[in-house]
Amino acid sequence: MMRILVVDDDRLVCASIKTILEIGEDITVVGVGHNGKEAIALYDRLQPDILLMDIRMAEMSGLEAAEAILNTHKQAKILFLTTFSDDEYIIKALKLGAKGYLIKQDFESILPSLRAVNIGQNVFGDDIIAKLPQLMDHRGATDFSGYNISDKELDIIKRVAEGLNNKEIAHELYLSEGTVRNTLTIILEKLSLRDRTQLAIFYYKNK
Amino acid sequence: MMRILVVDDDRLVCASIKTILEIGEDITVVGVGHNGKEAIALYDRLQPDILLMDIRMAEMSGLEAAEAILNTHKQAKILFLTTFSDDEYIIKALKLGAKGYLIKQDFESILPSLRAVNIGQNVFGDDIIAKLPQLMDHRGATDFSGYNISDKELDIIKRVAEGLNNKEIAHELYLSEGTVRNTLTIILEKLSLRDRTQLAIFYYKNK
DNA sequence: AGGGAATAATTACAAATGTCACGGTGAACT
DNA sequence: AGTTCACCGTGACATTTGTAATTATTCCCT
Repeated sequence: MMRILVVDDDRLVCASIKTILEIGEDITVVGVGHNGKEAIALYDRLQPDILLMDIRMAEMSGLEAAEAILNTHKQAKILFLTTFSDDEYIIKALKLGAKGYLIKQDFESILPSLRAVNIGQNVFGDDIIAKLPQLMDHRGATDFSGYNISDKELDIIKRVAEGLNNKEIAHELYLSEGTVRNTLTIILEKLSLRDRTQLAIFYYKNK
Repeated sequence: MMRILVVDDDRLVCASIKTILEIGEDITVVGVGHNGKEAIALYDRLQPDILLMDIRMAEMSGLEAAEAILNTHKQAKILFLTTFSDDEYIIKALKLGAKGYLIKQDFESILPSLRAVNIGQNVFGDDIIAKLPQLMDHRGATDFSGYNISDKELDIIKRVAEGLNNKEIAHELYLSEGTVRNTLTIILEKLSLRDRTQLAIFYYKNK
């Protein structure tokens, strides 16, 4: 028996989803919540197999709640429900470790998707798959947190990653070439790399 | 009733999959093939709801077959079966428009995944989702067509893109360091680049 | 057998790169 | 004022890198 927790702002949506879900005899909706905080509390208490949750909610968003829950329950299976596919949230949801992304209106797909998720798969709509390449491309700046990289150092890193040599970088940043070289040495030390080529590679791999 | 076409090199695998599938009363295996060519022919003739196909096959690979089929039947739902998740193929499969990627050994997940795909979802295992960001980075091997790059040159390019220096590359390829340098000069000339760092960047940007 | 053509090595040289130790700011703190 | 500290620059050095000219080797060709 699959135990599902449903969380959505809109009580009407909760009700209709509950109805749809319980068409499957192997499914029980063990709880219903209406914002992120409730989601966290209910998840802790009920330990459902799957959490079906809206992304946009007052009080606390689905993303925040998901993050909190996955912090405690690393294996949690969380499926997001949304009225439309919202680019910005999708990548975050994926990074967080969500198991999928469903469109509320698409009633038919909810049940089969849940079953697929239940046995360990991830489920995404066509629209999202189509957008994936762009989304991944669009990925934010390289993450240097944890390496203690200063702003100036970052300026240099970016230019190394553009293929500039030290003279060009010095000129662009109004520094002497020597300073650029020294700073680069510091950067390589901080990132445990050997040369500018490895730095450029690091830059493109970490995003 | 879902009509499935199964294509796999290994007859034993075909048989066991067929058995598993027909546990679901709403599923029929309408045909079985053993290589890419058969897949194309059978698909044309049977017009199944879903094509479940191995990626690696003698004669003609699953990828080639999928490409051909999707050319004619743009809406075709194709699911790849594989014994392990093979990075190189995954991105190609995604680009092609495959609906998912299943692990053969994971019997349980096959049936629910099929149903999810049938109603229009895409299904992927956890391992693949985890790798997605890198895969997108990595999408396809860098395209050097039009630049007239030889195999040996490509070997060197790949290693430059891994951050190796000339000595290391020479050692890995059983060449002298001088030869590596000379070849690198040729490569840079061909690609109109200035140094190895720009080459590494080029490598990661063009894919 | 002799004449390319392709591939690998060697050599030499100039330029870029990475590393270090050191000196000179100037701002901030007490 | 004195001190610390972060920042920029310089000079010197070893290494790596990129380029070019030249030679050796092999294979192919007719």
